[in-house]
Amino acid sequence: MSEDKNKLEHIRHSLAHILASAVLEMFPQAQLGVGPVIEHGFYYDFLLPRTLTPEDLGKLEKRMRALVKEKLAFERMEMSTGEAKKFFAERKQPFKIELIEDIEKFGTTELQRAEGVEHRAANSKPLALSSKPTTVTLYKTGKFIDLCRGGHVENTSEISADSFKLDKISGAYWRGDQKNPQLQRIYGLAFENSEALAAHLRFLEEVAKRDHKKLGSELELFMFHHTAPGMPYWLPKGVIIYNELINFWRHEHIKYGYQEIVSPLLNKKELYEISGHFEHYWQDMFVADQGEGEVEVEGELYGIKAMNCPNAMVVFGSKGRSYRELPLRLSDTDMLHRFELSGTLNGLLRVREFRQDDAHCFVMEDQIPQEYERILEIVKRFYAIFKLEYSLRLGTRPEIFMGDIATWNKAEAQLTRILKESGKPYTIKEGDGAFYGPKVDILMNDALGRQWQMGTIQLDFQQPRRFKLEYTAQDGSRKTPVAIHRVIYGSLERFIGILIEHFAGAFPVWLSPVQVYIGTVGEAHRVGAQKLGKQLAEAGIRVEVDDGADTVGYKIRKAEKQKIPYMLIIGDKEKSLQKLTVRIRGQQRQPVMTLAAFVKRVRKEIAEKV
RNA sequence: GCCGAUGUAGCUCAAUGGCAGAGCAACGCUUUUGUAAAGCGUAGGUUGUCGGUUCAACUCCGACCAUCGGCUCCA
Repeated sequence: MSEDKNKLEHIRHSLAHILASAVLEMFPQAQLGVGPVIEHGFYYDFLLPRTLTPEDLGKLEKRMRALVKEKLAFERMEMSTGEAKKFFAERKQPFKIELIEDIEKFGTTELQRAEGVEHRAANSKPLALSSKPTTVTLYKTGKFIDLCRGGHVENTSEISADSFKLDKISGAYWRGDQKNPQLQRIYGLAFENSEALAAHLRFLEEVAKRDHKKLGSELELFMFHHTAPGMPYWLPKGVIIYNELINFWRHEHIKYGYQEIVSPLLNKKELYEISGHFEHYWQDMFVADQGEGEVEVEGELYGIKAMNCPNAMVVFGSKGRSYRELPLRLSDTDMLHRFELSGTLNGLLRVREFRQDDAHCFVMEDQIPQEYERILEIVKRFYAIFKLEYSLRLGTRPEIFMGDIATWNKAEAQLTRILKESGKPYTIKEGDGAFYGPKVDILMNDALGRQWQMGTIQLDFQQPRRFKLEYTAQDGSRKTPVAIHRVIYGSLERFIGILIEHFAGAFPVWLSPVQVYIGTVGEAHRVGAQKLGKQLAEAGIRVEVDDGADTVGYKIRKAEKQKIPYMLIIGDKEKSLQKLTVRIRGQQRQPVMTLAAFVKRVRKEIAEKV
């Protein structure tokens, strides 16, 4: 870690202490949780006698500035764990006592991370320590003393009083567990100086301009209605992008030997009982409701599909299969519905209705590595087209799973080997696999830097067995295939959301809903503009002709705001020269070229997807 | 689902208990314009929904719905 970064972390960590100190002054009975450093600042969790208001934040911020200006030293203290527990018991800080007990037992208070591997809280194991710690450190700033491992500035004089800002309040469960009490979390932004803080605030303003929800409505790509929360309406321009992505996907997957199927959106619960989803997923599915209370159609319970795999299994099992057919790759893009919690919905990034660019590859066991390689090759090709950065993450056996541990271990070992051999860096998230098998996820960030799971490649030994799928092997024996579930985009909805933010709405030509805008100068140019529009449309280019009475400046403004890649203004000059003046998005220079040259250029860009 | 914030015309926002307004967009008329906003006019509202308080509610209170930021979850 560099000196500067270290210093910044110390500033942020120190400010968390100052915040806690200010909160304790305001609420002497406040119980303190934890207050770590985060990407652009810090937070601290509190159990308070009443709900904080935005006004409280202002007051706390003011008090923090005053404390910082008092030039308080951070004094290190050491106590035995017993003394420390007594100390915090006297001060009625049960959360701190819990942390000390963790230190005694595990040597750490951290639940999320151990040895570079992410753990789910419930899954984390005590560290095997040769010697358990018997003392803990505390830090004193002014009157405030907190349990802390350290990493502060020496004195608050090292912090500039205008380099931080209390940002927002939210709820957070103690130790990240829904069963625990919910604390109030105060987030703060903090930097070395006021300029860096101002720069970050400007950055956030820029980020807000890329927000796919804002651009989606400005560019008329999609919308929502309160009667369908989490279920997007795709508008004509958005459908163009949607279809371009699917067309490209179809075209590529035919080349890779995939066959597309379409299957029912509604199946009896029996199907999900076989697949295991009834037991593991039914509460997250929408079910068909006919009549009161019970959800049934003619006495049968139906579920709207939340995943395609059970029906892919049905198709595989619909006839006798031979080893010669394997790998058998069945793809589909049917609409899926998942009952996501209302508080988690977020524009296109988290919806209740979506399509996955799904496929299920049925393979023999020894074909797994090569099929995985083939899929990773598709991933690489797709993400390169969009110039998107992604990372891979292995998800291992969850707490609740199907099948036997030996099969799981074998599958996880296989995936680990494939990932290592791929050469692409990856992380591991323990317990994050699907209930039927381990998985490799493709992760990407949105404009705010939040990480989202996009594609996923999941290994499944369970469902083929449960559906009693088999193929005839070369030796005439019956064998169960292995299924690989995989999506490349992930969901089209989420992918388009990320794409909008990635391109800030300025899509490459092949995805642009309108590729060429034609605007007339005057009345005399209408016929020519219409003719030109027709010629471009016939060349397979999406074109919009605007021959209205508005000024040229206004027409250009309209097209610019729609982020259309090419603009052609047609006037006397173009008429007499028989050439086009081409205004290119994001460029100053306006080259003059013949219609043929322009068409060639645009068609090349569409074909090459640049 | 939990915590918090927000919800006024298609969009961006005014109006703090006393007649709901502006700019842009839309529509009409005039203008036919040379590379990011021509002029004038018209229309547009049960202020998210339902209930309560009040002589009077966009404004105060309650419930619900939706959206946003977190938490938990997750493609």
